[in-house]
This record gives sequence, structure tokens and C-alpha cells, in this order.
Amino acid sequence: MTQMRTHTCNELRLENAGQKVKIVGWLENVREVGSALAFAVVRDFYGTTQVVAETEDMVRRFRAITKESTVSVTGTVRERDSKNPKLPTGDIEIVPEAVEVLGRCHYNELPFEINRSREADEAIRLKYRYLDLRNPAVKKNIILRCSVVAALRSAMIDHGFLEITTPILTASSPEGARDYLVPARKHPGKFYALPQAPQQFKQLLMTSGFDRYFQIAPCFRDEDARGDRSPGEFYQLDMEMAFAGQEDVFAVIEDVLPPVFAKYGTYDIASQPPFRRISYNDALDTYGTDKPDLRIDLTVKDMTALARQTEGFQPFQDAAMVKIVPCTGSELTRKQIDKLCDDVAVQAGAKPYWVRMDENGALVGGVAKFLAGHEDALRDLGMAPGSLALIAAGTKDAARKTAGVALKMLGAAVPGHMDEKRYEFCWIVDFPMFEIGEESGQLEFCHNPFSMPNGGLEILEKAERGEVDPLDIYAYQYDLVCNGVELSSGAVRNHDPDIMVKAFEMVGLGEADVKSKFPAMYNAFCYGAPPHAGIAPGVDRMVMLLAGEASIREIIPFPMNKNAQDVMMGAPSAVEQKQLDELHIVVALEPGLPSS
RNA sequence: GGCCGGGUAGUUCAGUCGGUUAGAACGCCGGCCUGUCACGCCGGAGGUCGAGGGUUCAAGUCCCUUCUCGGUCGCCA
Repeated sequence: MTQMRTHTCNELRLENAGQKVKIVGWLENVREVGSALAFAVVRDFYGTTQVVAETEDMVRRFRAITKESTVSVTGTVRERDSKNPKLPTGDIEIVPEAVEVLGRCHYNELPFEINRSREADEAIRLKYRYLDLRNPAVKKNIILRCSVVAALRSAMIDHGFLEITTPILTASSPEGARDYLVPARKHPGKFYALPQAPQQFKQLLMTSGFDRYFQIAPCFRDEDARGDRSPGEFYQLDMEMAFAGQEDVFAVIEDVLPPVFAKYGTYDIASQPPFRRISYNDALDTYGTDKPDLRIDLTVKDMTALARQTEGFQPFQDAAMVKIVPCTGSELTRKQIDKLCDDVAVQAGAKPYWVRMDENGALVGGVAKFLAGHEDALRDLGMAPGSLALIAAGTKDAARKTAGVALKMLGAAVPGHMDEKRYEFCWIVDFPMFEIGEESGQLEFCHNPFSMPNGGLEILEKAERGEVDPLDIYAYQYDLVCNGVELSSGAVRNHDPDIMVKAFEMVGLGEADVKSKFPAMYNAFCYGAPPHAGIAPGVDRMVMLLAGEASIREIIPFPMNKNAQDVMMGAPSAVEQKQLDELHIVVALEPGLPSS
């Protein structure tokens, strides 16, 4: 038998009994139950198979092999005396003739037990990620990722999109996140940047006449991590369509995503098209967030007017806005409510107030005494006997945000308000084009300057003449949200150089700035550009949702830690002085002091 | 960068009011066990309590500094 293996470790069944076979894999465990009887478990990518040692010599042979070594076992398949219905291969075992160690594990003790690695400290898991990934439960997420990416790619190709790769070494972009920079050896003092997204390239492809583009695109942003945001790099299903608008993009996404979610997700139900559309302003008013979880049936109500009528409670008098989230059917204890409010405070930055309505319709607990006499008004806002309401008071932004977090937490804490086992998509549309910057106090682009204003050149000119408030101008920009997770931003792009210049003039810039910041796009658009639109759902976020994982690191093969370090590879790392010299780089760890 | 929570055996954790030799489970090593499959039983080894300083007769425990990990906010066109 010359081949490495005849079967995988998840292949042999009762009908193979009597066959001579050869399997390979990792020695997972050896259970000795007598001096001349032991059961060895061999694991490969596909599963596990039991090998039975029935002689003292064979038991000794297996005992001598350190666990997690790779081995080859040649032997005969036999029906088990005592079967294990929990295993696909539980009906059979292999009676070995020859056992060979292929790759010895040099350590008796591992950093963690392979099949329990998910319980280990994450720092150790990441350092020994190659061992962590031996755990089938960990490996499963990476396999899922492959399946999802393959399904997305296939669906996009079926819809007539071409997959085109764009440069990784490109120019620094003046807008957006912090860039990763790469020093240019041949150009002292100059740098490439890793792309934050293929944004400009894909728009240039549209200008070149590629009608439908997509790419599973690596994107690089030097910003701090989150549970759902890996530091440094991530992937987007980036796509763009020429001679197309918002409806065309929506139609493709609504066609592509639900089947993938329903097939590969933890839940097998996904929204059917068309997805619900909610304006940005409505989302903030109704859900307190621009990424609502529509599985929760609660809404935020405004009670600013009511709060004004109360007496004796200064926060209600001082607040610019007071929001209430009524929730029926609460049986939370006082202690649980306090905990809930504390949890809201951690995420929202402000603690909500609360009040309960008892079975007789009387207000009890929390801020009840300040609301006495307003029972009817609170009923109109949605309270009922047995209700609990969380109340957020503060500035407009703070009250909405606190209420939004409260809504999410109430939905999770009070049974009956969340239809959990489904993927609920929605589009957030009509984003404001401009906002007043918090620091500058000046008019700024609200999201990105590439979006087409709703109303085109005309509305910008009206704003210029003072006939329209710039803050009332909306962009053809949209977010895709699923179960409270922002999957993507997209937009109908501004393909008209005149409108680009006018938009820049609104925020105190001008033609020269457009030309200097986005020279390629500006120039290209002056040669006849198609109207175009696109979107770029985050691949990592989608896989995370589908896997039902709370940490994005669980669905990335080799993730970095929170501080953007790869502790397994030791990145980032110091480099040789020679390398620095070639790149004309001087490292100054202390101001003015060159490092040695 | 702010705030919150961690760091004790290879791993996951417990450790009371500051008080005897710092414990458990799993793992590891040795022995026993002829149908195990989270095998079982008996025994054993294994600790700079993240690091440094302080208070005290006495510190894993209290105080200060620092490193580090996670969560969260800022940030993320």
C-alpha cells in the first residue's frame, strides 16, 4: 500500500468491515482499559476514527506516541463489539497492523486541550492559533467562511459581475480613516498607502466602461478594534454598477444575500425582498440608532412634552429631549432593573431612569413619583399594567442613543419582545448630506463626499442662495443593516464634476481641493462618466452573523489581537537597520532621539 | 486616549476579616484495569500568586506605580 491514505477519518462505515485500509491524522487520545487493550482516536480534517490495540505490544506502541503527533495506521476495518451512536464512524474500528509516526509532537503538555481550546484565554489561543484551529469547533467557522465567500462569489458572477482586483499599494486618501503607510524605497520621503477600500478604483472602472464590478476586497484601516471590528484589515464584498441607481443596487443585494444567509446561517429564515426601508432620521427617532434590530418589537417614543409638565425632577426640566421605551410584560425584579440600567449606561454613556406600571395601573418605582398624575399620557405612549419603561433624558443625541441602547437591552431581557431565530434586513436611506462639525462648528460632509445629493446641482445652488437649509439636503446614500449589525454602506455616486465642485464649495472647499484630493476621479469624470452606484457589505461581519459568534476573531483564520498585534508571528516587529536605511527611515522613539 | 473588568499550577478557576504548608477540576507522569468512547480507580510531580515599590509582627488578600488581556466609549469617508 503505497498511497498516504486510503480513507479519511470520517469515511469508514459498517460496509467497509473486512477491508484493509490506511488512515492518517493526529493522535487525539489513547484510552487504556487493560494491559492488552486500548482505544486510540485518530483525527483528521474530516472526523475521527477509533483504532483498537489488542496486544500488549500494540498498547505499548500507542502509549509511546505523544498525543497530537501525526500518525499513519494501516489495518483492517472491523465491526465494533460496542458501538457508539454519537460518532459517524462509531460502528467500526481499525485493527492495526502497522503504526507509524509521521510528525512527532515534542510536548506532552499543550498550551490548552485541543477540544476545549475555546475555553482558553484568547491571548494563548491566538499565540498558538495553529493548535486552536485543530479544534473542530474552531475550524468549523473558517470552513463556513469559505462556503459563504464561495456562495457570494458565485452569486455575483451569476448576476453578471466581473471580479477585478485593484491595487494594494496605492495613494493615501485624504478622507476617512487613518491609513496604513508603506515607505517607497525609490522615492525618499514618500509613501504608498494600503487601500481603506477600493472606492476610487471601482468608480474608475465604471468610467472605463466595466458595467458590473465586484471583488472580495481586502481593506486596511488603522483604527482601534471592537468586538465586531478586527483591527487593521478586513474584507468587503465590494461591488459597483454602471448606469444604475439605488434601486438597481438594492435589487442585486436583495437577490444575493437572503439565500446565502438562509443556507449557511445559524437561523434558516432571512428577510424576503424587498427589505424594509427606514430613513436615517426615522431610524434615530423610532429606534434610537441607525442600525436597528428589527427582530425586537419595541419602539422609542418621545415624551419631551410630557416631561416638561412634571415637577420636581431637574433632569426632566433640563433635558433638550426626553425619550421613553415602554415594554409590556416585564417581570423583572428591582435588582434586575438596576442591573439593566447599569448595562445601558456602560454602552450609552448615560444611565436611563425607569418606572413601572403595576397591575392596577399605578406608577411604582424609579421616577414614579415625578410622573404621578400622568398615567393616561404614559398609556398613550404605550405603557400598560405590568409595563416597565426606561427613560432617557439629555441632549437630542444623548437621549436618542441612550434610548436606543435601552431598547436593545429590554428586547433581550424581557421575554416575548424578540423573535430571535431569523435574519432581519433593512435599508437605512436618506442620510443627511451635511452636518455641523462638532469640533469645527462648520458645515462638513456627513459621511463621504462621493455621494450624489438628492436634488443634484439644483438643490446645492438653492442652498447657496439661501433658499434651502444645507442640513435639509439628503444624499443617495444607504446602509444595509441586519439584526442590529451594520453590514454595509453604499451610495449612488456623484459622477458629475460640476456637482462635486459645488458640494465641496458648500463645505468651504473648491475645485482646487477636488482636483488635489481626488485627481484621478475628477479627471476621469471630465471624460464622460456613467451614473453609477454600489455598496460593499463586510464579509467578516456577515460570516460572524451567520456563525452566531460574538467576536469577529472567531471567524478570521489568523486574527490580530485588540492592539493590532499578531502574537503568533510577532507582528509588528522591529526591522534591520539596513532595511530602514534603504527606506530612508529614521526611527525616533523619543522626540529628537534616533533609536539604536 | 477615557471608563469598567481580568492576570493565582500546563489550562479553567476558587482562595472568607490580612494569619498554619496557597486549593479544586481537567491535563501531565507512574501504577492497576479486556470494550472504552469526557473510560474508571490509586498514587505523584507541578506555583516568583503579571512586575516593582509601600503599609504591617505578618500581604495572593490593603495602598501606590507599571505591564498586559478583554469589554466599552472616543475613532471607524
